[in-house]
Amino acid sequence: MTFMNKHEYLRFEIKKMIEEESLKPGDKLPTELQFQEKYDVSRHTVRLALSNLENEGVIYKEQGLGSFVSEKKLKSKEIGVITTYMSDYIFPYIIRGIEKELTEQGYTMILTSTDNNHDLEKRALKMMLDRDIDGIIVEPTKSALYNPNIGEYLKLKKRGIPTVMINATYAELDMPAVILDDYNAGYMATLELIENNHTNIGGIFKIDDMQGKERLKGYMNACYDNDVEYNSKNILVYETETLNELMDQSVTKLVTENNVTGIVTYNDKVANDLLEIIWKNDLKVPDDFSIVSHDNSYLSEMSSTQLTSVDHPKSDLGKKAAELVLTSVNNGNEKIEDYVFKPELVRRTSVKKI
Amino acid sequence: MTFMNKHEYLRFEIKKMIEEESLKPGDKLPTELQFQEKYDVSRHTVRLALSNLENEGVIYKEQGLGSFVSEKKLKSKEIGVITTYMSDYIFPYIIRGIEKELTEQGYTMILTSTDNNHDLEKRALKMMLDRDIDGIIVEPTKSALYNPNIGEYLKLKKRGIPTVMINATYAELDMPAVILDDYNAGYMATLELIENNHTNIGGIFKIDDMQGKERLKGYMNACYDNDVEYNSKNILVYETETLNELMDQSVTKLVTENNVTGIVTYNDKVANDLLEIIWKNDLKVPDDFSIVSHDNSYLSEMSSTQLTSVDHPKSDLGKKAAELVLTSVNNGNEKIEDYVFKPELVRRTSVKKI
DNA sequence: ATGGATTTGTACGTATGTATC
DNA sequence: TGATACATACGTACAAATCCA
Repeated sequence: MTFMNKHEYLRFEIKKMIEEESLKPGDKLPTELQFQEKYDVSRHTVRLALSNLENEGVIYKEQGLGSFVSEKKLKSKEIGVITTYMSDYIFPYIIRGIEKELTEQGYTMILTSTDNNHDLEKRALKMMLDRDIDGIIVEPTKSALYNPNIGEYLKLKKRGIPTVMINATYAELDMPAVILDDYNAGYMATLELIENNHTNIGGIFKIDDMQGKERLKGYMNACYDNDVEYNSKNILVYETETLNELMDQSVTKLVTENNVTGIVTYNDKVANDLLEIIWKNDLKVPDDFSIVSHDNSYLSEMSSTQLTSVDHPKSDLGKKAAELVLTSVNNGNEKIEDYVFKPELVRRTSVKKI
Repeated sequence: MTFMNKHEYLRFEIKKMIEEESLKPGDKLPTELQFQEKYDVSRHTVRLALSNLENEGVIYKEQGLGSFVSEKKLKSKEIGVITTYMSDYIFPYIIRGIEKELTEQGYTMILTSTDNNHDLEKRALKMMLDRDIDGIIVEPTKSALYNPNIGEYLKLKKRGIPTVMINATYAELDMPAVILDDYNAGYMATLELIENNHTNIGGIFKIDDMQGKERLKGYMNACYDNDVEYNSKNILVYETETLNELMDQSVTKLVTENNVTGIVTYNDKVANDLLEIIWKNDLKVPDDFSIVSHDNSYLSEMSSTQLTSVDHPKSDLGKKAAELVLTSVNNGNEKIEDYVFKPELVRRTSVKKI
């Protein structure tokens, strides 16, 4: 333990004793002199360690009596939740999954969202750091891009606040995550078209988050593994801010000029936009185009063409994330392991065998 | 000042300087050496005084730079939000409206929902009372029924916590509310059918919340005012738990046996269920039935028959509720006035003139 | 009720390490 | 690189609170 100061080491040792319950609330700690002798440090050092523990609320001291372990301070018991969106699409279900689990375990949820905007993400993270939250669940904003808020995330880590990412992680941060296996989701979606004899397959993917990048990677590998050529002209990518213009221009072109018969979309929202454009050009699904989408949201059942879509665990994902955070909170901020949901394809009527 | 320790005296002096604003947030304090010389104490004493101030949060220190007066961090305040549902229908939009306004004004949102269940509502209210929330926005659970949690609501009132109800209020409680004028919404919906020459008009209403009761009242008065007979056989009512069985049985009967040509529904969800049943009986909208619904949710545009529906302010309602709570919080918990949104009809293709 | 032992609190001195500019 | 400022850590002495014989 050479990397630790003497007083930090001592503080660490004492905390360990308390956590391992060889010292229980109300118990008297060894005297300063005893610590001095046992750890071969000066009284000053012992006092510094104890004083820090007192400030943390772990112990209290009484002159003439000694130092004692504090009663377990009631935790404020709040978990922060930061998502990109709150009211749209599958997000309400994810949030509800989180909230239900938190409430059942007696925690409260502080919820805020970032609109997938880095400035708002910074504000959200600062807000969470200002409060003394016990844990946090974050859906990264634009997870595939460089994140200017790394500093705030590192502060969370430094403070030892149990953190779980959902849907994606930042490559440059080593944070536990609860995610869907998006690579295999994209692979599976593409394979569905290939197995229905489609050989000219387009794709529309979002590429400022990891989900989109992974799904795209799955798409590419599925093509490669099955000797389906992929033409870069048929792959359209967009970012949060450029979806609309992509839809207006490139997608119409993809539908009318290229010779694709199947299209894999990033999610059901894009798939529905795609449907509109296909219909506007007097074409039909699945007669003229087969579509496989992602997320299996309510949108996949809404339109007259019901979308074949790779399922997203939604509220189960939220529940799992909440479980992991709470386990860590309850067990002395122990390390959290990643959890990966396996993708499953839900077949509907948007794919035709050719 | 003989009654004070040296370090306490020094701490007192520094605090006084900050309170008198000769030292402002962000300002650099004199160095330890300067304090030592000015107050003729040892460095240890200076450090003790500063260390205590740091623990109080009054100052912070940076190695190599100096000590500084902290920014006044008023811990961001929290507003509790209790809704019946969280992930479905128009609720995400209401919640998002609330959250956006709260965040913009630097507040945090504690969110929980009741599933329209009194026990969960009690738990939610207790949770909010346990925390020291600064204000609360509540959507009443089963607002038309007697509420067993009146006690908790009265505690909120007694503590002077600014409270705003949304969507409905409890008759037995005098609480400010932000609502839609549901009576006129129901009236307006019914009038739309009457003006399209429908004379045999059915209705499906939820009656365990005030919205439903008011909309039903509007329906009745619209009929009365326009000399349209209303036949109690054509009015179907349900509660949270009985919707499904109502749909299975009575609604099929309403559609197939009675001679109604138009139907007013409590909301778009029921309207969509109704559409399913109509189609299952090989009937069509608006050819065989005209429907006017409430809430103008995404559901009213989703199905092939686009629903004429009375608009619900959704996120605007949430925003308004948040504004009112925050105004009260910021102005010493001053009394909050009700706010009533006027209903507006959004015409689509589910009504036919006969 | 008192004095001595124990334990923490206050206060001083000194030296060296480390971060910042 | 040196100067400055806080951090760590050793030492000593005495004060104040508590407990118990």
